[in-house]
Amino acid sequence: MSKTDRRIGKTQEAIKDAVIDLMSEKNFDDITIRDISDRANVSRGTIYLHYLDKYDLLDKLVESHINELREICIMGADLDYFSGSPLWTEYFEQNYSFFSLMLASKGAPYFRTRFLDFLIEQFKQEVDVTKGKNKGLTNEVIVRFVASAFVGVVEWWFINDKPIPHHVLAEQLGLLFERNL
Amino acid sequence: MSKTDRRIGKTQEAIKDAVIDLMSEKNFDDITIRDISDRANVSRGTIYLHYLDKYDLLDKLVESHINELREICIMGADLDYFSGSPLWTEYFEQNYSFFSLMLASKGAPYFRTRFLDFLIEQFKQEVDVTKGKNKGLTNEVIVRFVASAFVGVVEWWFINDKPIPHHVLAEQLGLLFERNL
DNA sequence: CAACCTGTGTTCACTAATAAACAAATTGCG
DNA sequence: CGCAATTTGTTTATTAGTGAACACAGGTTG
Repeated sequence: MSKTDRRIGKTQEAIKDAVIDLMSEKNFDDITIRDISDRANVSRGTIYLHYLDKYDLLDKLVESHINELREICIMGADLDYFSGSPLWTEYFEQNYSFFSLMLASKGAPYFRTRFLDFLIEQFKQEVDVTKGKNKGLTNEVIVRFVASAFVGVVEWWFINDKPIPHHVLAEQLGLLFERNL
Repeated sequence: MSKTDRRIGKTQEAIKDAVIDLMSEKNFDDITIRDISDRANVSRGTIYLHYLDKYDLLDKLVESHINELREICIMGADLDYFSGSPLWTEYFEQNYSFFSLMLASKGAPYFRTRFLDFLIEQFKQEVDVTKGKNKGLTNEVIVRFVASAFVGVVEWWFINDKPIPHHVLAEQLGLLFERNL
């Protein structure tokens, strides 16, 4: 685990922040590399040191958040749903601008699918259809059911601009998971 | 006027912000170079690329703001006091954390003197004791009078946490300048 | 007293970021 | 349409930032 040069982190952070910032102003396709480099206060060439093009940049941006969520899953692997849910909702809270942009705006259906796929991948390991409340159900049905429900609730939370505190959201999600998994 | 490498601006900005940030938490003498480099997210050695030591850093920080104010004086040279004052108060507003720290806290008498000296230097050129309302007065007296008054009002504004909007402050200062210069 | 820790200031080899130039592709306007 | 302007992606030499090591100066503790 070689510690990476702090310059890399700083410029990538600046670039990603710039993209999120710009996406709240105009359509992703209308954003130029120059827009991004200007906003990030970074040389245009520097962007190409890290990304192939702006689509690769968006990909990696999404990817990095999915990976963070995956980390959270690992951290909370042996917690129950009530203890684990706040980890999620805290992360949503901390990265509000990103998720809000990706879920609450009509322009980015791409992320929704990506997010749903990730959730399905996670839940697949959790569900047991051989015993308990879900005995007899099809694994794919219950997984899809819970994952879709989760995305729906999270979307609602962002679209309505955090109508309840994240820990309350976590609590209620914990209850619903308990009931269905 | 060769445009400087943007890296220089970014790291200097980060370092200066870090110092201001830290000074609001503890005494300047208790701040270490490592504190600064950590807070600024910069290598410790990088600080020495720009500054001799932390005292030089504080000096240059103060100096840079005085120079900005000097620029503002030049810009507003042919404006009357009512048009020129907002330039000042806007700058105060924009750099609130710095001036508030330097004027509103007891710990930094150094800047007050520096600021007063600068104002005296500026006003000295403006005052005319050969004619008008100040005919017969001693140049040094009227200059000192107005400069001290200005510092006092600005201190009041910061100590009391911006009790009036900056443009209202500007308006009233304009009136007082008009009356005395 | 010695051993220890912390901060300072400097050096060094290495790496990432920079600005500028470039040809090629794309866009947009008259 | 055709021409101009802009954007893209790449390359280049140069520069700033990096982290690690170092000797040295206090200060603290046992």
